[in-house]
Amino acid sequence: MKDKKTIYTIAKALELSPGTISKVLNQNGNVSEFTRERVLKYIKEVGYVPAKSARNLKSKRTFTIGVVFTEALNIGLEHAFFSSLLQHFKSYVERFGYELSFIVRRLGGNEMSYLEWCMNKRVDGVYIVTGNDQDQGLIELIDSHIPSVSNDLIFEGLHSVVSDNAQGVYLALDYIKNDLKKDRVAYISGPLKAKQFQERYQAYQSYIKKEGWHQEKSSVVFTESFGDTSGYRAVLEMMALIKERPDVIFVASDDIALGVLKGLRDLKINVPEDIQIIGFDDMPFAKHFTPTLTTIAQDRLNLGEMAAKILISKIEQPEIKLESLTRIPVKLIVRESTQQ
Amino acid sequence: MKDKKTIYTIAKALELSPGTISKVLNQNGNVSEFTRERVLKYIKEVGYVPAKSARNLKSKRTFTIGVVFTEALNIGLEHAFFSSLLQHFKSYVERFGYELSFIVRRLGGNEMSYLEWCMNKRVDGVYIVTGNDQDQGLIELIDSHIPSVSNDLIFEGLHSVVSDNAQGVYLALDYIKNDLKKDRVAYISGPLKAKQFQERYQAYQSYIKKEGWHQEKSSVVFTESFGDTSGYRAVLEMMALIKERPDVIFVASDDIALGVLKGLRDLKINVPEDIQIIGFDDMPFAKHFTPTLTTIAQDRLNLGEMAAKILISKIEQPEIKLESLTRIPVKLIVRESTQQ
DNA sequence: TGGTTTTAGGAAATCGGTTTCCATTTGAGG
DNA sequence: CCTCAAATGGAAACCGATTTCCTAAAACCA
Repeated sequence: MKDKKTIYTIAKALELSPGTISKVLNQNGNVSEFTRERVLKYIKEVGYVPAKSARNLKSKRTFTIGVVFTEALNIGLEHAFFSSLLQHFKSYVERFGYELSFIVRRLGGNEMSYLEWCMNKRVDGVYIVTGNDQDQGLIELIDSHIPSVSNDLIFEGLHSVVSDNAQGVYLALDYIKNDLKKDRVAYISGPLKAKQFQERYQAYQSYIKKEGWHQEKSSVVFTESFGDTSGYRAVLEMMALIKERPDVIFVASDDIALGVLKGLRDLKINVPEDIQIIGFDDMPFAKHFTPTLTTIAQDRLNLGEMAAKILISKIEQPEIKLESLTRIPVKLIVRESTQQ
Repeated sequence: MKDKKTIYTIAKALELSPGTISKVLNQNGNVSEFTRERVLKYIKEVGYVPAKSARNLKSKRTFTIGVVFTEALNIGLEHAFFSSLLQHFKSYVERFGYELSFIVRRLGGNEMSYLEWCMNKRVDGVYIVTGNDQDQGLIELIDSHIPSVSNDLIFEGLHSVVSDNAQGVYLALDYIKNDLKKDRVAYISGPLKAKQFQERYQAYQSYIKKEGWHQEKSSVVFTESFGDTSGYRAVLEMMALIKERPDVIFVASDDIALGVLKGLRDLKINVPEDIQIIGFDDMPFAKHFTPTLTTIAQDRLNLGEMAAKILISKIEQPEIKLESLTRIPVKLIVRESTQQ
């Protein structure tokens, strides 16, 4: 009844040794079916629950995965894309008995590095979903002996699972060419400091060149930042400077595309009648835009689960070597913004 | 250099006792300034980090707060409102040295109750942000000796921090009456099994009665569920059955309002020209709707932080008794959907 | 039936800190 | 110079599991 329930209490009550109780709990060791049942029954009866910290201490396994989460952008859990990855990752690892724990740098008074935190908690592995690859502490963590995986960073020595950005760009441009039958295309890119925008931009450039599509200077604009506000500014800038209005604007992320749509609305340019828009990411809200947004869908489920699978493999079978970069295919989702 | 760094290693190297090292680490006990510095310096040098599990074991404090997160709706982290609360809660408790840990019920093979999980992890407290108050396991948890707080459930014996829903409804209706100068109002409610929809609906009813506003039967419609799809259906149903088209529709949540807007668009009813719309919650995307949505804003920052503050107080000063229900004021945000 | 291999379960060390109690040293006061 | 109190730091028990090694009993096999 009262709180004093440990493996010793149980042992004493049943006239067994603590070790035996432990063996029952861990379903290993040699315990007769008879005592097994007896112990299990008694444990349930008195509502005993083992203390994880004791187990952790001795076994040096915590079944916990540390999460480095997009602190940089300071949007944390509120960013739908990352939250979604995290959710899928979480569900997957839970099936294997792992829990998630957010890495925190300034806990109470004292500041600690990612690595220190991980050593302190003795996490079994680390999942990185941050938007930022400039972080020195991150490099230290990745270089440590702790298994890690990322869903957005691409680094020497880090296992990454990322979308096939180039494929996405090709899908979009093929669609513009073959289905929309247009070739006056403009491109609004996010800041190139982010890897995914680099890859998309590169793919865009190489496609344009291959097709020999004409591009005047203002047909490509880079936003300063990631949100819809920068998209708004970017499209105003583009439309102010560009000589020949494009048929289609390809926007490197839905977040930014949101601002682009708003900008065009303010300019009284109709989508899709005057200009068609294609985004990238398929954020949950992309299907609620007005008009709903044609976009390249990232497979968030697969991204998250594959990352989880890889991390668990690294933890439990470190001897198996894996490819350090896994690409997840993307899909074109056609909606109103390209349906004239 | 090598991994074997414990309090004993440190002690030996400095010819001190483990106890002394511990005292330095915990900045309590009597240690001379001289040895303090010496220990700290050495620790930094060799990169020693204490093992949390050992500390947890002995001190029976984990500085961890368990989070019961909206498993019921199965949207988890992807739901912007809850994610946002969680984010604010998290930031607050981190300032006091606490971490968050998601309560998980089926870890690996075995299923466990909320309470068992909490006992297993020895969490210091529990934060409840779920949409579901029917959960038997939750009641068991709340009735336990573990300090808890919730941001949406209202329960005997549970400390809750929730928005002042009635105030929100009055704000909206006052605005309709005094500023929009309308009185043909319709109401679309979420399912009454959710507490917040109950409160909003009650407030609505009492206001309508007090003002003597006419309400035909179809002026109030209940959705089946929480999302935009149910809003879409609800507004089609309403417009099909209602005799006198309302001037304003007050929708009990932005999620649902999103579907309402879409429904009206499909019916070729213009917002705000033909009908004006007011939502509730101020979800992040409410300002991206077309038209942008007038709504009652819940103060998510305050909700999350107040919950955090209360929980920490319960953990650290259990002798202080607190009010079991804290209401957080809401605000009216006027946007395009009510600007004719 | 004697010898051997399993099997069941116990004893005790261990994980790495925390904390209480104690002994020694230092300092203050008279 | 002596007494008493405060400041330092050590010894050791403890938190609650896990795990290795070991013994005794049971099962197996000719």
